[in-house]
Amino acid sequence: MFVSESAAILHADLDSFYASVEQRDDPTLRGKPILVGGGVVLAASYEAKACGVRTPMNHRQALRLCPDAILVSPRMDAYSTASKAVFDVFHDTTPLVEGISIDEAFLDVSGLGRIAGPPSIVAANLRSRVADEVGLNLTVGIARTKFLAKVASGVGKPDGLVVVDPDHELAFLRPLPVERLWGVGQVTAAKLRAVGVEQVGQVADMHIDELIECVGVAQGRKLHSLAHNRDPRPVVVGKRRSSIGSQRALGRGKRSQAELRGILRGIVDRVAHRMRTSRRVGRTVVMRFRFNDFTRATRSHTLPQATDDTSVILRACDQLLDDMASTIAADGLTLLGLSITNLHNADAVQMALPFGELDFADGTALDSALDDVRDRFGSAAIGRVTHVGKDMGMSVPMLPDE
DNA sequence: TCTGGGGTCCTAGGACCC
DNA sequence: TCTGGGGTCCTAGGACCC
Repeated sequence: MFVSESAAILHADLDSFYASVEQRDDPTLRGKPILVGGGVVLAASYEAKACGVRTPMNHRQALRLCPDAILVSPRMDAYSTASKAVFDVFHDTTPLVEGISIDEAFLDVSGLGRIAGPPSIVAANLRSRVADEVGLNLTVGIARTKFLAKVASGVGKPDGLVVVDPDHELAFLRPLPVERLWGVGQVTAAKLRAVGVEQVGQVADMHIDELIECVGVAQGRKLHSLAHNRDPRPVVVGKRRSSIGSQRALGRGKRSQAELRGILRGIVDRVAHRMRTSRRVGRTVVMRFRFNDFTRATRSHTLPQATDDTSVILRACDQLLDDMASTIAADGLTLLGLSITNLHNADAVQMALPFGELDFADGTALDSALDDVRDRFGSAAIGRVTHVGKDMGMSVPMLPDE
């Protein structure tokens, strides 16, 4: 029997998520190769993957591999509804859920032993509930660490359940190709291959200095830990994203200055709207450019105040676009993107409004600023401290505790 | 084979502050 | 006048993930 005190993390992953939702909602698509996407494959059903279709492949290439494939336009609303339903089942299983993407999450079920049984039973119940209640296949990996749980679910796909026995973790890990390590993509894999390293076990056997020399400090330390199955990261609840963005591919045709402004306007509108609906404000505006030869560039500007105001963001973007004008004229633009980072909670700033905001000069310590506020307005005036930035000073929103 | 759209994290240099 | 170490923030680029 599984020791209930030992850590148990589940990695739950929906199989070919978008494609599975389409097959669920349209019985005529079941058992057939389907491709979800517009121009590029966002998701392929297992029948299509069997022909070698991968994401992100363009449609022409995918259809060459899989001539019978059915093309389906994405229905993002349906996917986000399905995702919510699945996450409801997760939250009903344990409060310790960390969402990673629309179709993936970690669940810490360490403490559930007495209530719900060992992790393998919890996972089996989870899978059957998602199948019954949402109509989708869920693959689950179980291990003591996040990393290993994720590797396990990868091995278990599709529609599987894989438990990594705590006594055989290294035996499970060592023969795997280095690409299974989190953060190893094409570039890093090539660097490792160049020194003759192809399996996780070989990474584990490298001296850490040798590894750092090969792939860099942060990456080297991380891979060293993972290869030895050291992954202390806990399941974190309530993470908020740290940037919000949108981008648009433009194709090869030449665009006039006015056309670009129009496209930019649409992107800014979309991003600002999403910021407002998720109650966030941001300070740093980052624009992304891609040129005809597929080289890329980014330009950013940090505003004095966090905002979700379309016109403020648009002004900053216009300036950045202007700065890029000669490069765009020379190299041709194929993608325009925007993301806003340095995000803060908009509610906290809004809470400040009824009483106004106080700005403190550089170098004022938080404690003395709070003392100042107490002196002037009484201790009930202090609601929440929102933004503390060294160069900005800080703003202390005030709202009486109710 | 001409490559979408949404993100995260790391690196490295320069400005600036104490 | 020259020198320094430690730290944060901003900017640009790059690798990686789903």
